[in-house]
Amino acid sequence: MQLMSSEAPDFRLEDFLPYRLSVAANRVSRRFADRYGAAFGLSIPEWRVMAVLGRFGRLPAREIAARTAMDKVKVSRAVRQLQARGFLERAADAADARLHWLALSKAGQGVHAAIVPMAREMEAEVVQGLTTEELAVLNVALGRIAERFPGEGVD
Amino acid sequence: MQLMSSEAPDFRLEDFLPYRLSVAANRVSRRFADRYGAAFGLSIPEWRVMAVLGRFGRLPAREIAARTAMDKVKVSRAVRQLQARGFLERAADAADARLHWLALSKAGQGVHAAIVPMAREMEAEVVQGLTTEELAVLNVALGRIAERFPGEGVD
DNA sequence: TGACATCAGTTGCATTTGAAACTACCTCGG
DNA sequence: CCGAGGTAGTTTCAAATGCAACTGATGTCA
Repeated sequence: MQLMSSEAPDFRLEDFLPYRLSVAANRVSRRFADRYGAAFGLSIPEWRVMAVLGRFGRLPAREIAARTAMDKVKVSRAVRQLQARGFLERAADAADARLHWLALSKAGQGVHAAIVPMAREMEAEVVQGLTTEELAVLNVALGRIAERFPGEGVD
Repeated sequence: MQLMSSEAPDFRLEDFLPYRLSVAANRVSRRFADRYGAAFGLSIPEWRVMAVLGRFGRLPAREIAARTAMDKVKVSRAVRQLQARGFLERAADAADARLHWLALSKAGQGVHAAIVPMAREMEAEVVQGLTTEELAVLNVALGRIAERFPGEGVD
């Protein structure tokens, strides 16, 4: 005699991997967004744009989208915002009038320089309590999962 | 002579754990939402409410919120929707007029019975390509991260 | 060429979200 | 009792999101 009509054992949401993954990721993202919002007035999309431009120098919006796992609409809006704040410079491509190269301005580079150490701190905080091996496995697992579940502009 | 003004090595977004976590989680969630949307017309919040009610029988909204990592607003809206579809029953508490106990209706139980196997399939899909040990480590890591980053209604 | 698919990027619009305000109710100290 | 403060749950409102439609430009293939 059991309450559940099903033959299957109870379904425990708290043990359900997609749920656990979602909760962990969203908590980290929330904290992350709070910190960057407070410190620099940057949203996560804006932060990602700055991050990839800091690394690659100049990219067209399409490339930013590909490298930040965001769709082009989100990139477009983040770029507009960053431009309004003077963190970005935009230059038309000589050969292809559809393309616009985006790069950090001087001011943007300054912000980028401040942003990166804070990111490393946050990462350290996430990683605390994990051994090196656990961290390695976590990274492998996340990579496999992301591969198995492709998506255009996700997040 | 280097391009980066900073002493630190390049910051690689694609290796940044909070980013990787976010991307993996969002891709899974998106697929999950698509499937449940297509199969049952359920959103993730609605799905979560059904899941915990299927397990615990009856709960007040506040408890649903606590057990699904959602805030009370999201729960309120999911409940309204599920009620409109006839999947939920709602009963006022005898002693405390603020409380309303929520439970799956007969129809809701039927849906729940269909929902759970599909969840297990999706979980299996996420887990494919991970060894048992890797899975165990992943779960530990996600638990530690979620602990280290508390949050009221997150996700 | 020139019609047509395709691409970069933006905008419009409907949906989702969440913080804060709000309603209704309960509790507890005096 | 009664009033201050707390809780359950809903509503309001502004912001974030995402799809689809759009603009303008390029590629392509007959």
